[in-house]
Amino acid sequence: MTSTELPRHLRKPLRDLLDAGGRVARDGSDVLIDGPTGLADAVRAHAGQLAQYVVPAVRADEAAFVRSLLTDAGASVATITSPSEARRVVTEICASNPDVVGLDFETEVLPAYRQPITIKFTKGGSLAARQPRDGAAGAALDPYRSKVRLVQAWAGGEHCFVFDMRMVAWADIAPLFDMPLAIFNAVFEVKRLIHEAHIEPTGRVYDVMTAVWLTNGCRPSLAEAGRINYGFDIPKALGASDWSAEALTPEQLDYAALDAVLCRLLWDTQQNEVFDDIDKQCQEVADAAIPAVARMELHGMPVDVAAHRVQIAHWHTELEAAQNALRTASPLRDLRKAAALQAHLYDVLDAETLSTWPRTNSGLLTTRRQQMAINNHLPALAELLRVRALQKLINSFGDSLIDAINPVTERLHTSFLIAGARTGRFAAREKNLQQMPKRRQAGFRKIFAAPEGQLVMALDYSQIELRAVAELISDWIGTDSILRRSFAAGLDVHTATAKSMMGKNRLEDVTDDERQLAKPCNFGLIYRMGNTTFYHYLRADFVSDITFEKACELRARFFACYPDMARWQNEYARHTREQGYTQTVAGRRWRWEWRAQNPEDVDEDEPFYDDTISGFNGAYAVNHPVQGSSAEVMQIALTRLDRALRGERAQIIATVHDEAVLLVPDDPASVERIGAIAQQEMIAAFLEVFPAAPTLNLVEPKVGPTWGDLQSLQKWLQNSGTAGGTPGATSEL
DNA sequence: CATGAGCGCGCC
DNA sequence: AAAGGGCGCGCTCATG
Ligand SMILES: Nc1ccn([C@H]2C[C@H](O)[C@@H](COP(=O)(O)OP(=O)(O)OP(=O)(O)O)O2)c(=O)n1
Ligand SMILES: [Mg+2]
Ligand SMILES: [Mg+2]
Repeated sequence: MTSTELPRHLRKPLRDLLDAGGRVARDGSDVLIDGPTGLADAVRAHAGQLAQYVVPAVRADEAAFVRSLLTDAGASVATITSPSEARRVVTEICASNPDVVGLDFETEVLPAYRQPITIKFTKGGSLAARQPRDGAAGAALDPYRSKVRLVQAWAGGEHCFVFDMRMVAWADIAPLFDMPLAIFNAVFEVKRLIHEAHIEPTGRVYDVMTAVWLTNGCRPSLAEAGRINYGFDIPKALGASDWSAEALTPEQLDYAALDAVLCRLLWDTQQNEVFDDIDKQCQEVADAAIPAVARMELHGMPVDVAAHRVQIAHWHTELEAAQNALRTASPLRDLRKAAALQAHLYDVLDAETLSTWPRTNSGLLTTRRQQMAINNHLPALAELLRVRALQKLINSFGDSLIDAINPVTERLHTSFLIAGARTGRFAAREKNLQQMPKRRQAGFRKIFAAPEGQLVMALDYSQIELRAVAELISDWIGTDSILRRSFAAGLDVHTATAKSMMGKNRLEDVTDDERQLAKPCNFGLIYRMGNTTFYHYLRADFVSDITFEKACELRARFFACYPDMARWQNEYARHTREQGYTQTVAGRRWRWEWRAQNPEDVDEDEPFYDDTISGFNGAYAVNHPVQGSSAEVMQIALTRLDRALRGERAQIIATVHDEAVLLVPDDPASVERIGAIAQQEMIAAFLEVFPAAPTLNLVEPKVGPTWGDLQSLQKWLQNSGTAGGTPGATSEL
């Protein structure tokens, strides 16, 4: 994608205007030009021509093409602008009992939030390829600052209906949402329905976007999906067009309708050509979570902006000191720059260390924290790590976090993508709430504070993937695995591993932090970490003075404790190599062909040539079913929590892979009741995936004033009984 | 100068 | 370092 050249006679005055601080914006189909009078007038002289570039529009041939696609699909566009007509056609659609209705919405920014969208140009006066989608332009995607203008629905009949929601009320078309629906990125539409129309779809909702991901291992846009599946070359210019115009153009209406048509076509292809029964089952689990996720996104995460500001100020102060220390330690080179740091390493490393120092993919010396921590006796490295850590916090969790807060709700509305990961885990974006600092920056999550009268409740599965692998091993060997027996006995395997690694005598001597550090050991070893990497991890983070021999011994001892796991790893991995894929309990597959290499690009003498070209990988083979089945547990858990808590004043506000975060009323009776329900649902979810699993200590509710300040529900109830208020609340002041 | 790959790093 | 896996995001630096 490159920037679009404007005609020469436009470029010059435009550049002058922009240099003088002027700006060009679009407001609907109008072009606004401001800046110093003379310069602005020079551009205004060409306003008509400029509009052709900056106002989204389709060319005549593209419009004709969209029309022809609709014709080929057998759908003519019928725009509905009256309530009575809307009721009539919706009744008709429902009476025809369609197998599915393709559905799509176009949204318009609410008048109160409508503002001109500034056009971005390059310094040379060309139109920038990437126009900003945040700020004013992003308002159209925000359910709190925009509303649905068009509802497009195609049930496979001769008309694709386009309802103009300025003239039609939600009540007029409500029965539509009792039909099975096929939607691309369904959470977006369902959010609108819940928030704006107070309607929740009662029929099956199919998300045709995540379905592509499930079977093709790629995640295209709707237009790309149309191209991949049917060779359609859909113009995308109108996606960002002005849906708030009084009268929409026929091209806009066609374009809008086409998306609904595409949704139904994709659904048909997926259900009838691509999916087998297992794919359908997987998709059903993921789709069931759509309403829960829609509500979760609408709720959003509350942020204590004042507390956050204090946190940032602290970081800046510390950074200042850390930078001074670094400058003292390395007066000549700025080690924050990779090249300078690498030069420094060449100076201070002995030949032996240098030759074994890990390299980046492009052959340079790595500068990653783990490697430098192992060598932090060398000059300036410890100082550098401190600077880097603070810089990271400031850059990733500083002002940018505040910028992401919604101006209407004053909360953080992260997007959660159901099965956004290959394994089926959620992905999160637009301030990824799943990566907020925790262990390394104790207390940061206190900025996520419940509003007055409410509390944060969090439920995180205990040792979830260890419990999952315990079940998979048991199924494979046909008898209770060692891990399953451990969990039935109430043991904590992370603690046990920490004890072993630290050479401690008693479990009680293992600290919380040591337990945290043992997690990567357990999961690393389960997912086929080698001796060297294991040794490096231990040295950098855990047991800094350990020898390689001792690390090898610890690793061997781990497998000696769990011989059935070693057997499962080898046998199951070999099995998936033959099978061509590895899969979760519900049947989500990771196909080796998705990472296969072209034989022509691989040297035949290369070791493990066969695996390289087939795409097989033993670590993926064992990780995918464990991580992925655990993700299915969480999908089910959210679905169940959302249903079970419907009668309560509780809101799900986030999920972090094996954790659900809620807001609940701040009174002991509610907390106790909601905690019990939530715990019960999460246990039930785990059992849906792993029916034979022990449930002792599986998940415990935690409560507190903030996400960073939680204690077990039991303790909280005791304290609230005596103190009569929220424990910890006073310490916040 | 705008763009994208590479890298590193936050979390689970 | 033939192997822990899964993400998203911010910065830098080479590329055109
Ligand atoms: N370095 C890590 C950390 C986590 N995980 C996976 C396995 C964990 O089971 C899961 C959830 O992470 P948690 O931090 O919740 O860890 P556990 O559930 O295992 O332990 P806890 O009992 O503390 O919740 O994520 C992983 O693969 N590698
Ligand atoms: Mg957990
Ligand atoms: Mg967790």
